[in-house]
Amino acid sequence: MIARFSIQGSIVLTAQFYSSYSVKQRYINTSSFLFVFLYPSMEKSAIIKFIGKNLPASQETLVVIAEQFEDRGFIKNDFFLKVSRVSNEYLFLVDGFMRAYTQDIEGNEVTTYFFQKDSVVFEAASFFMRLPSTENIQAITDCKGYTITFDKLNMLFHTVHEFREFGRKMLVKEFAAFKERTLSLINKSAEERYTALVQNNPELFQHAQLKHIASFLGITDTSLSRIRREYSKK
Amino acid sequence: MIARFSIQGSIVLTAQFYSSYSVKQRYINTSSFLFVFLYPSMEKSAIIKFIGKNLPASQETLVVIAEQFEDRGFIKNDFFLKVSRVSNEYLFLVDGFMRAYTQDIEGNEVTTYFFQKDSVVFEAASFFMRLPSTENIQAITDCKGYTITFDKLNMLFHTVHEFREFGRKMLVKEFAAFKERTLSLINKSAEERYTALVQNNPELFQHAQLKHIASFLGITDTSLSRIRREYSKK
DNA sequence: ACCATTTCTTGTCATTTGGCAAGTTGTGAT
DNA sequence: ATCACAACTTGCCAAATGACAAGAAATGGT
Repeated sequence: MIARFSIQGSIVLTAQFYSSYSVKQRYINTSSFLFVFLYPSMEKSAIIKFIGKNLPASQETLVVIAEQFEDRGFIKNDFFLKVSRVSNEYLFLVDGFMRAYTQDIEGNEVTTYFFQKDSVVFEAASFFMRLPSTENIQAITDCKGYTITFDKLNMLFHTVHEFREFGRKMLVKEFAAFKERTLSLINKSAEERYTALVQNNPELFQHAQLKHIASFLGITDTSLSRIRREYSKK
Repeated sequence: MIARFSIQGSIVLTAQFYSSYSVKQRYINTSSFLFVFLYPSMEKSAIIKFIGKNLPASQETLVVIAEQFEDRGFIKNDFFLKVSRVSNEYLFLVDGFMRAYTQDIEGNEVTTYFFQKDSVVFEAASFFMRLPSTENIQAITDCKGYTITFDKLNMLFHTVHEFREFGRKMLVKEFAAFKERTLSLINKSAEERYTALVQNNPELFQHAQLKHIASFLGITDTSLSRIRREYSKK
C-alpha cells in the first residue's frame, strides 16, 4: 500500500495519520512502516475522526466502518467520476482539492462544485440512483482519500444502523450547499459571491484555476479578474 | 368525499376521472355519485395512469398503490408545506399550479419552482431526510391531487418492489430540473430563460404572478416586464 | 534552459440588468 | 359600483457584466 502511493508520487504519509486518539497512546513510537504493516486499519484515523464527528457511535463501530473504506490516491487531473458513467464510489477526501464540472449545450465548461479535504466527494444523483452522471469530478491537485463502493456502503447502512444517519447528513450537506449556491446566483452580486468564497475557502485560490472559479461563481474570467483587482484595493 | 370537495369550493369531479381503462368499460354508465361511493378507488384513474406511465407494473399492482393515496384539495393560497416543518406528504397533482419559494437573508422571496398538473409535488430533502423544510410550497390556483404519507410510501417501497423505481424516477426528475435551472442561471441570458419557460409551460403565465416568475428566472419584475415587451414584438 | 501553450490581466466599448419613481391596470372587499 | 391596494408597465439613468483583443505572466514538455 505504501508502495502504491509512492508510485503515484507526491502523496506521502503525514503526521495526520498518527492523530487517532485511542491508538495514539499505544503506538506512537512504532516506526511508520511497521505500524501500517501490522495495523492496516489504523492509518484511517482521519476517516474515523470525521465520521465520529458526524455520528455518535462507539470507537469499535467506527473502526468497523472505516475498515470498509479503501485507500485511494489521485494525481492532479485524474478523474474520480466521468460524465455518463454511473458513480459507484463514495470518497472521503483526506487531502487535496477536486472540482465537479459539466458542459452546457454550447459546450462551455461550468464548474459546479469544489471539494476540499475533510469532506465527502460524491455525486448524489448518480451514486444513489445508479444513474449516468451529468458531471465530471476531477482532482485539481494531488489528492488522497478513502473510498467505499455503493454495495459496501449499503451493507453498512443495513448492518450499522446508526450509520444511516451519517449518510443522510452528507446528503443533506450536499443539498443545502447546492440550494444556497443557486440562491446566491439569484440574489447576490458577483462580488458578494466572490468575497463569500474567499472567506469560506481561501486555500482554493492557491489551487484552482481562476477560470474555473469564475464559472463556479457564474461570471466570466474577465469579470473575476476585475473583481479581484477591486477587492484587493480594499 | 364529494361533500368535502364541494365545501372547499371550485374543485369539481371532472371527466378525467372516467378515463381509467379497465374500469371504464364496465362502469361507464353508472351515475357518478354511486360510482364513487361503491368503488372508492376508481376515481384515482389519473394517478394510476401517471404511475403506470412511469413504471412497468400490472394493473392490479397499480391499483394497490393508488389505494394508498388520499384525495386532497387545496384552494388558492393554501400551503402544502411550510418552512421549518418536516414534509410528511408526497403529492400527485391532478389539477392546478403550485409554487415553491423561500426567503433569502435579506428577506426577499425567491420562487424556486413551479409545479403543474400531472407531476409530483414534494421537497426531496425534507421529505426523505425528515428535515425541516427550507421552502414553502403553496397553491397558486385551486388544486386537486392525491397525497401519501412518508410511512405509507416507505411501506409501498418495501412491499411493492417495482415501486421503488417510481420513487427513484421522481427524485431524478427533481434533481435534473434543479441542476438545469442552476446551469441556466449561469450561462443563459434572462431573455433565454424567459423564452424557455414560455415554451415549456405557457399556461403558467395565466396563473402565476409575474413577480414570482421573475424571481424564479432570477431577475426583477421590472426586467421581466421589459423582456416581455421585447419578446412580444417578435 | 527554451519554446509553446495556457492562464491571467487589462483596455475599450456594448449590452444587460437594476433602482427608483410615476403612472396604469387589475382585483377583491364591502 | 366604488374604493383601496396590489400588480404590472414604463421611463430615465446608473451599475454590473460581457465580448473581444492585446499583452503579460505562468506553466509544462522536451
